[in-house]
Amino acid sequence: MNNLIKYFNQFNHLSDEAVKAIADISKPVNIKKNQDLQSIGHTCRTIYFIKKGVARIYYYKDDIEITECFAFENTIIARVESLFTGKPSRKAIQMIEDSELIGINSPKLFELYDKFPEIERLFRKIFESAYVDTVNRVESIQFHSAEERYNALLKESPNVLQRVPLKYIASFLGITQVSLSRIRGIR
Amino acid sequence: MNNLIKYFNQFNHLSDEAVKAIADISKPVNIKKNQDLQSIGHTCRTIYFIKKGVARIYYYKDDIEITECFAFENTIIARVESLFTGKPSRKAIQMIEDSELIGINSPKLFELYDKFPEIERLFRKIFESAYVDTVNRVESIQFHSAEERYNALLKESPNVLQRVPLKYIASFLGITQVSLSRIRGIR
DNA sequence: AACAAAATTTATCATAAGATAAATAATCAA
DNA sequence: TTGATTATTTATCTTATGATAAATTTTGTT
Repeated sequence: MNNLIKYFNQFNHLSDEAVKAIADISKPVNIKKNQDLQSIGHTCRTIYFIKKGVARIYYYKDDIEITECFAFENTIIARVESLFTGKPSRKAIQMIEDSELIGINSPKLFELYDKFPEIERLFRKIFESAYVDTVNRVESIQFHSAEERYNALLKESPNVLQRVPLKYIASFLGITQVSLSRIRGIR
Repeated sequence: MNNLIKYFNQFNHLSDEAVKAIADISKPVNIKKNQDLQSIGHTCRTIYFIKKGVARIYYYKDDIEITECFAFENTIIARVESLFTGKPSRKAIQMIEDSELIGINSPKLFELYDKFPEIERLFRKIFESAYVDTVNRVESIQFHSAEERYNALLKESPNVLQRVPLKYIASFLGITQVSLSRIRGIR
């Protein structure tokens, strides 16, 4: 739980009791490379913290698989459009490497919000931050070329190429694998 | 304040004291058509509820003005990437029509969170919902054609064409005004 | 109403990315 | 290690959208 607490403290310091309460509704999850952590059609009831490994969220658009995002060590991942609405998700979470995670039961977490306003505040801040990232992502997709987005991704996650197949990177960037290959070929 | 309270109640019911506390840090704002409500370079310290009128958030990319989003009556609008980070915003909010708003002082609002967990919860839910909308927007921009996005906008906001100039709609859709005109011309 | 300014459309040409197919390279499993 | 599978690149042709310019329509102001 150590890194998880460190992660939490970046957003909001928690009392020992609050940490204990979260620990009580959390459990370790280990997943093999290329396995789905959560599947399409399933309602998100777990927020995962990645201790080790790389995750991606993906879905299908017209039978084509699209990668929505990646998540690396020491961050959390969840399909928020299901987590916050309670609706089944059209998306899945897959681990790209053998991974170790901590799963936090979200219905129980949301119950803790009543007793621990500091926990509610923590997750408010975590998701506000993720919201800001997503607002910035809209701008990036809409007004930067595929090549600019590729270079920005490399800058932001220099090891993404070592850890993530190009076909996933391509759809994350909003282009086909062939186009990505072309962009990469230029230099 | 009536419609504002109705809006709040969609997310979280507030006690009378909480409503009063918010009222105490709110004030009416009237803005003429085409005037900026908040300007570029200014840190967002107000969350606005739109009683009457249409707002848009815009910014410049390479000297070209880009509309990030629109907001209509009975919703709130704020430049969240500044509101949540405290950094000056590269974006502005402009009212497209003569408008009446309620401005809620956000530093004071955030102070209320300590005394009124119900207010913190309210805004947590409001922004969680906005976050989900933005996640869906990413998908829409990335994997639907400009024409699909135009039709989706018309479906979602049927009166947008009556109230918003096409040049703003074009950059919101991520295309030039000329391209939008071409798309519209097809039918 | 009449003019000026702004918004929208139309036209032409250029370009980034898509679709498809095929070649090559890398990875995995027996 | 070898063959099979999967990932990546290369090539060709097509298409949606961009850039620019000009025409037309709408809006705003005196």
